[in-house]
Amino acid sequence: MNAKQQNIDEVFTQVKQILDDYLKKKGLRKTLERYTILREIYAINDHFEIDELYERMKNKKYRVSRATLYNNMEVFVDAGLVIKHQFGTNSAQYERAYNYRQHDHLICLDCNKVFEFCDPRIIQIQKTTENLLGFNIVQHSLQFSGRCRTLETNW
Amino acid sequence: MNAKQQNIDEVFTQVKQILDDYLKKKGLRKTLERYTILREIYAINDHFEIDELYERMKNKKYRVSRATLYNNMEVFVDAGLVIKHQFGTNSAQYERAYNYRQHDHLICLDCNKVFEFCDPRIIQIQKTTENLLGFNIVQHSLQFSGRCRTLETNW
DNA sequence: CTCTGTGCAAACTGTTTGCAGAACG
DNA sequence: CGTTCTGCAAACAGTTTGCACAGAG
Repeated sequence: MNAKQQNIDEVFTQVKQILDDYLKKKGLRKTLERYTILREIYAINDHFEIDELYERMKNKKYRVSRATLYNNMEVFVDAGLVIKHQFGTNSAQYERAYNYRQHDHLICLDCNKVFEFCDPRIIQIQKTTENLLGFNIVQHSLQFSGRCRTLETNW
Repeated sequence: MNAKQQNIDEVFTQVKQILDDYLKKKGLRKTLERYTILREIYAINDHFEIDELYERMKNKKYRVSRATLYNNMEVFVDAGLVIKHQFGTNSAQYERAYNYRQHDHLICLDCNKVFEFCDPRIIQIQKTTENLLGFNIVQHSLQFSGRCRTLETNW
């Protein structure tokens, strides 16, 4: 087992623990599917759509239905283990949330590419808002859209 | 004519000018529909979905098809006159962009209500990102999701 | 006159739902 | 054992597309 695989396993152990606690607290069942799906998600290093996850799992001969994926994404999001994004496209994009680089997104209106960036000041805004409005904030989602410099002459 | 109506007309004159410039620059045509739709949008003081806009216009006996609405929303967004949001729901939400209060959104995971807040620091983050990544940023979208204090005991 | 924009309806695509059987507690 | 979770397929909802005609340039 190489170092990378070991790290994945370590993270997954922690993530599994969080899921267990969450399921217990909510009175939900520990099903094999939930763990299998979560493990698969934590092996993906990027944003993904439900259909990509479905194909990935189908290729590995896991028998999971789309409905189950949709169901459980909701569970994972609520447990704080997965972040759900709605970029410009029609399908939702997900990414793992635990022990993952904090970052936000920058989408090019011309080429639709998604870039990532990180600015710690967003956390300060979050804290201020929490206090100001008496909200318990679980997640933030910041997107900038614009044009990367390649096609600039058009505009 | 009251003061409120006068203000709507004033704003619309400016907005119309921006659209005209944009259409000219892009070689698009000035159609009656584009102006009618834009005027209707600028009479709405809130977020709205395509279908709401469609119903509003139908009630006023304007004959507009959904396809035309979808087509032109894209034009307006690109012209910077309308902002498109994708909150948790499946349908996109729009709001007018010109001469409108700068604000962002806070969505409650329990009751799905959308609150607004404003923090000027977001603009600083935007500028930094623009410089850092060499991007020409047209629009930002910041959302916090969490729980308003009512149902706090559940979690 | 040409060609973009429009209305309409059908097609498409992502997501949700209903149901019968599997399996967690 | 009772009840939740799953897989499957059908239903649904928002959006896009194809086509014939209207109308801007």
